[in-house]
Amino acid sequence: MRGFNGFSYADVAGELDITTASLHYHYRGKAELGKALIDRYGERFAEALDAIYARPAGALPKLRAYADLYAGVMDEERMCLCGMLAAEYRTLPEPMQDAVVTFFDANEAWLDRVLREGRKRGELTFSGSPREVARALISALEGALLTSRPYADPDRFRATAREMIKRLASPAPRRAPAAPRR
Amino acid sequence: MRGFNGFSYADVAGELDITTASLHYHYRGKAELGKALIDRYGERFAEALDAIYARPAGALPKLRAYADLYAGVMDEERMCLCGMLAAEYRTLPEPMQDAVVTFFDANEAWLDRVLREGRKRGELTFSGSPREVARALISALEGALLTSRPYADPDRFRATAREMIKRLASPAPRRAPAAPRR
DNA sequence: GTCTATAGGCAGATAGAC
DNA sequence: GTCTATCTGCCTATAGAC
Repeated sequence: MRGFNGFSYADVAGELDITTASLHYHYRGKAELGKALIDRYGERFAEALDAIYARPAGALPKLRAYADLYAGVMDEERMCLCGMLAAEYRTLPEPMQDAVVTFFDANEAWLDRVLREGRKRGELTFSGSPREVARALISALEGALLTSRPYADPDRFRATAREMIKRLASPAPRRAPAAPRR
Repeated sequence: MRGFNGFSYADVAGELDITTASLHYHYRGKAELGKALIDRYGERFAEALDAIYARPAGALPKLRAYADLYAGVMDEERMCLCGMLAAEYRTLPEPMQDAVVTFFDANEAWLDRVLREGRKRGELTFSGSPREVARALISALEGALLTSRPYADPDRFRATAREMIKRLASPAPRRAPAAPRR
């Protein structure tokens, strides 16, 4: 993927072995085509999130599975579509901007739920609001995808992601936030 | 900033109130212009890092100052130049790709040093290698810039960054990794 | 150093035949 | 639905006068 400003109608048409005129029959313009691509991406991602949530597993395995989703994206396309589009957000037509925001909001809501439930059950320990932690986690994973892009090594992303999740939602090694003893 | 594919020679020339032909006198082509922009950005960033390192402060304040650098970038341009270019890395001419990598490597090296020294002096506590943590920190901050782009609120970035640094390099609240007592 | 003029290419988009 | 042909506009880049 090359971003909205980095791909052309001809690129997509060529991939489908049709002409740009034919592509125009299906999508009025580039903005509409772009929005459709985001929506499809968002739907697939949402399905994957549902599948993870349905598993009979704890919060921490779910978070790890969430990170693995990103790793899978990286293997296939080397970057999350919406992460890339966020970079050129200001140049996007409005319908595409809205679709990008929708994607991030959905991720945040899903993580918020997992984090909230995980803390309630005592599986996770973190200070601050679940929403803040959810945003931090999304930021960290998107950022890890972004910064590992220039480096061919996929392990670079995996190592960073592992580092993140360990710190963001580590199972409580201790109980009470008692006063430090020396 | 709109990225490499999102700005034109005419944009830059217009900003300088000259013509594109004049701009060509100074920079042979768009690739050379782009590389010069990255280099200038990298130099300024490096100067800021030197200034932070020279301060008579501990590792943690230095890390906070590092995060503030990103916050400053966000206020001015809403995105780190190299973070944005990393998203469209594959479409960049080679000299620009190299310049982007140089930027990230320099950041990593600086953080690695601060983290290493901070741990040695007992100011920071983290498991794993300083290099891994450095990468995680860069990822987190770049990602926070990226994902807060669609949301006008600058506090969104600040809150996420604070959340990160608290977790990434928190001063040890306790000493020994003793067995959990119940 | 900066300009006007212009080349040459590729972009997104449309008309109309099949 | 897909095609050919074509339009218009913007892009990077160059030539050559001042």
